[in-house]
Amino acid sequence: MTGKRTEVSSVTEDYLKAIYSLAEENDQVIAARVAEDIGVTPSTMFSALRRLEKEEFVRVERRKNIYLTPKGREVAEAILRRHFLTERLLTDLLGLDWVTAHQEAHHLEHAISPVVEERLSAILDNPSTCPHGNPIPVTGQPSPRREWKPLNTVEAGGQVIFRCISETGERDERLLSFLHDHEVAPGSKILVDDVAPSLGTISLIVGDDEVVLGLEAAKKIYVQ
Amino acid sequence: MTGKRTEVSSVTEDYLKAIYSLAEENDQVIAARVAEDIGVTPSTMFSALRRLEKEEFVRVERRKNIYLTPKGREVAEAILRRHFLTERLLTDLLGLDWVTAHQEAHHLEHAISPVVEERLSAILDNPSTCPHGNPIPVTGQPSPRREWKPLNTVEAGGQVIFRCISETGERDERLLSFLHDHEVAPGSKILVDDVAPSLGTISLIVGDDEVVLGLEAAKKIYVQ
DNA sequence: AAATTAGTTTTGGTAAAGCAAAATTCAGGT
DNA sequence: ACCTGAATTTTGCTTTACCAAAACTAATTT
Repeated sequence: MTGKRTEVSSVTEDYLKAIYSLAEENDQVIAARVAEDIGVTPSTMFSALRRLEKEEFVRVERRKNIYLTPKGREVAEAILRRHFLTERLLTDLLGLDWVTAHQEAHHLEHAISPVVEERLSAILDNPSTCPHGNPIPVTGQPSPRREWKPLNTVEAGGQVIFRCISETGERDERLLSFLHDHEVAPGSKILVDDVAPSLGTISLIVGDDEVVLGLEAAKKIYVQ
Repeated sequence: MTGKRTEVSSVTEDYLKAIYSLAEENDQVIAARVAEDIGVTPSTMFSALRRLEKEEFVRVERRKNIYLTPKGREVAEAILRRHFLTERLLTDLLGLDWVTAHQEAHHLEHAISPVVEERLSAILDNPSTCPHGNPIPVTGQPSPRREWKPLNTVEAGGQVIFRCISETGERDERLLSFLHDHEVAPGSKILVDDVAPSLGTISLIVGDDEVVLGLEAAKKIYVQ
């Protein structure tokens, strides 16, 4: 089912994961975005892309949009699933916090084999989300696609429930720490107090706290 | 205390670990042994050795013996500690068996950071051995050096207790599976029934089973 | 002492990842 | 239509990590 054991390098996994995550939030993915996400120079990105293309993980359109092939998507989902399960291991079993768990999972995920993944999932009682609320992709296709919307699209006065920080949002360590400090977690009730597009900020009331976020950051937070 | 963060590659960790483990069982370590242990060709071993020497992890004597420097030993002990803790995670928390745990730990150990190592050790109640009985090296120097002896040195009629399979023994998957199948584990009572140096075998009685091992394999089993 | 065998070095490749700096192409804005 | 800034591509070079095959060295046997 899961296809050939082509032995994918951890670097390749990172590129595919980044492309997958970016595609979930933007309707077109270009090399420059992926490069800055991963933190490599344009030239490195370029040769990486050529490798990925040659091995049929991605296809690059003339309009330079990047798409995952089914093979590429399979790898991306697998590594994402391992990433989320690893985060759960780190928070639920080892007692690490949100922020650290994300960072550590980034290294550990590449060393999780199918066997360990299976045990991990079982022992954690087959969790459906990561600690940051992201749905864990299931081996089949039907992704529990979000009826959730980005926080930046909510109007002032809106009362919503925090669902998750997207994967790309997780990469922003300051945002993650900020939310952690203000005890915003999946399930938290949020009242949108004020939206100031000119300032590029959004003010929220969470519990007793008044919290001000940039709209860019708010885009990475999904609510319902 | 733990020194500089020189960012050691996982390959380097493997070389140092192998050298460390071989040194525990043989009184001289030469490149050819390490190479066959890790599974690389002589030329690869040679250039690796030059790298390790340049970075002061090892020293190579004119008699071509390889020694770890204090810096090298530190890295080796750290990776071994992580290896053993990871094995415990896999057996105790995730319920994997001896054999699989060893294989999987080989990949995971390189991705364990000091933070995770610490949490892991705490959650596992600071175990002093790996599932195969090997003492986990403690950060300080005083290694709980074995009063244990290799099984091949025990005479016929000897009644001993199984303590551990050495790290190099763990790498022999067939030996590990064999012991697993015969329910030989740390603490098992072993009666040495017969030693046949000419045949190169040693016969044991474990529980109800009669077990025959090669003397080479027996050398990797430590008893008391 | 010569021959065999086991180790070590040298030589000459390869592929994956990465970088910098320059060249080129593309997409908008006025 | 032109210019600018963003993106892509090319060129050239680095390090790590591996391999094969040949050359050399040391250690043992006969």
